Amino acid sequence: MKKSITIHDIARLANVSSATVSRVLSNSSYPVSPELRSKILRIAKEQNYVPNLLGKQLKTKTNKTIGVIIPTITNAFYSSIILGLEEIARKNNYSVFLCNSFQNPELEEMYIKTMFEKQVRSLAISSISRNQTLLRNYVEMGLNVVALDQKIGLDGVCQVDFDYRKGGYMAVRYLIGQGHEKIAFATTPLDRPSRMNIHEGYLEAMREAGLEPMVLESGPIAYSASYEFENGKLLARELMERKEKPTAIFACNDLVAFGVIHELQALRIKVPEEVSVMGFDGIDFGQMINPPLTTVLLQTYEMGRIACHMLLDLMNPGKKVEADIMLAPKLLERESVTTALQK
Amino acid sequence: MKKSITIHDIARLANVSSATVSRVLSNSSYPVSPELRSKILRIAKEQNYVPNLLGKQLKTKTNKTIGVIIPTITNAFYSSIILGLEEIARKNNYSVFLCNSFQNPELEEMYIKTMFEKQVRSLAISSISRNQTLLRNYVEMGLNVVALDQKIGLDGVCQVDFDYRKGGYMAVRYLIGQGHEKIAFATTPLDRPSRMNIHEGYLEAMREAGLEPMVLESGPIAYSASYEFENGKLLARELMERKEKPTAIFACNDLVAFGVIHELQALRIKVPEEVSVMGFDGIDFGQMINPPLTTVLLQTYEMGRIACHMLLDLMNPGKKVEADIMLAPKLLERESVTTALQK
DNA sequence: CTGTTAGCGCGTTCAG
DNA sequence: CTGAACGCGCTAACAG
Repeated sequence: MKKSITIHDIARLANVSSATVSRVLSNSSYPVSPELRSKILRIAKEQNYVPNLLGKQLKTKTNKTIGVIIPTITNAFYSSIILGLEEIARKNNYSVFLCNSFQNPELEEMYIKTMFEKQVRSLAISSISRNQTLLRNYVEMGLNVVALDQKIGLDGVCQVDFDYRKGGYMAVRYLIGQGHEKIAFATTPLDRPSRMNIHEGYLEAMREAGLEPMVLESGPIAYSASYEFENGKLLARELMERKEKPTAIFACNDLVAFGVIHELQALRIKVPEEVSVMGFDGIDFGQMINPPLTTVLLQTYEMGRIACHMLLDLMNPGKKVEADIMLAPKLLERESVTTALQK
Repeated sequence: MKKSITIHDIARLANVSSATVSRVLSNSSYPVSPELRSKILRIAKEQNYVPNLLGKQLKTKTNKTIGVIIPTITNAFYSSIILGLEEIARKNNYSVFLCNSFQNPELEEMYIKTMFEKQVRSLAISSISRNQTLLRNYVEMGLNVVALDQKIGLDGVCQVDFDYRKGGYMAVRYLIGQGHEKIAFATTPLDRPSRMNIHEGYLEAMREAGLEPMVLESGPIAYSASYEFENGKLLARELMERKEKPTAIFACNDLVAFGVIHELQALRIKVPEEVSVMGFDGIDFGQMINPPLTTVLLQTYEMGRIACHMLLDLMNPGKKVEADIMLAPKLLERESVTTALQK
């Protein structure tokens, strides 16, 4: 690494001590005469001075970066959260240190470790690991944590979550309102809290209406980019092969819904005229397919903003922080759902 | 920030000097007796020692993080590049410091500055700024730069690029091979090198075949998530209102193609039976729409890997680095293009 | 093999 | 208002 000029170089050039330079260049409240101040600023500019934040951080023990760990940025759900988080971070002069865990607990652990070593003391995480003790250790050592899109039952760990149960409930109520009775829930494995809660909401709404639940859960598949989509296709095919066919299919997320629609169309079944399809998440692509996807919108960007604010508050010892925020989903009416055919 | 234990604490507990502790804990090749070594390791573990990389970096003047600046991770094109880059970085014990510039030159500049202050000395960037002097300054101060998906005419700056001209040429050749003659090129503003090169390839193929070019360029619009999609719709409508209608529309990227298809279907024009549509980029979503999008595939993940390798080589003074790599595009045949109707 | 010393670049006492 | 001196956590050079 090329050597760059330091406050000492500037001090020498300005015939002052490095302390004075430090006071000027770091905007200290400490009084410095206007002449010296402007002289130092001029020389710093001339010399293209770039402060070394490592030295500063080492001294002040403050690190203005926020760590983020998510499964993968290729998922629009997560990348949108990050954009929101980054916006707030930037406005507060914080940087974002982003890591993709690829659903791999070991990678996740490795990244947390690296962050901590780099003195990052705040982390927003959508964890895949079930190992709470690991995170607990770091929290005890001073790590501020906000859990994204999940509950982590740890003291001092905040969380921003979506009300998945309510979202599932809303979706089914809407379908019922459109006259549907044979409403299937097509889902990838019910092993994550989010999907389990949507499932509960589905069951509740069905039970309330006195309807028979129709749940189809896919088996686990190796993780890949088009995993959800492929599963949606399989689920749709299987559902349409039943003797009791659904008139509406509620998918556990938009990607699965895309797969469902794709398969239905391949089977020459019209969406929504013959079968309505409802998604979940509200990613941008939903509006680009044909028909545009009716879905439940999760305000991910907002979640990112909130998570960042929480983290900022957490680092501010005086402030009280809301420890647990639940975001309400919204129904996004587009064109993949229509009223049920009257038999 | 809570104070954490340092090598001095461990040195005290083990009755040795901090130098010895450093030698053990940082895996120095320096010889240390096995007894002391194990004793130190044991105490470090007991005390939950976490090294402070800031101190280390300050001393060794090495920073194992790679900066990345791209317009936005919500664009699958970029997020895929990043995944590839991160893979290689991780395998070499480097971290990735990711920033979204949102097509905003000031943000971009701010991020470069921050990175440099944090002593990051390698940067992969898909720049939006036309201000070369800025980047040149940093390069002179020791920043290693790899340009992503664009040419930057600066000494010492490497680049990985796609052969857009060839991609455009291939796409049109393919359409011509399917019997199309009225082939439109629908594009967002021709202000970026990538689009300009696709455009050139288009023109070249048309000229070669003795066909009349039919280029429609959209006006600039404020940046938003669905900017490309909306433009695709507008472009398609405008093209289909002409007296001389195209039988195939070649879009400058997949998102625009989605908009084109969407609008055509809204106009009750069958794709591909009446009008074929060809995309560019090969993002995953292309397979999820109906009909699946025929497009030109850009191997973004690979680009990320290559960029990271370049950066790594750049930091290795001994190594010769390939300064300019051009990745060849591939035609991805799906179902949105078919043979032209014979009149 | 081990310890002592001297910084890396910066901010912060404490005297003047 | 200014400067000398010290230390943040770590490693490298040198001495033993």
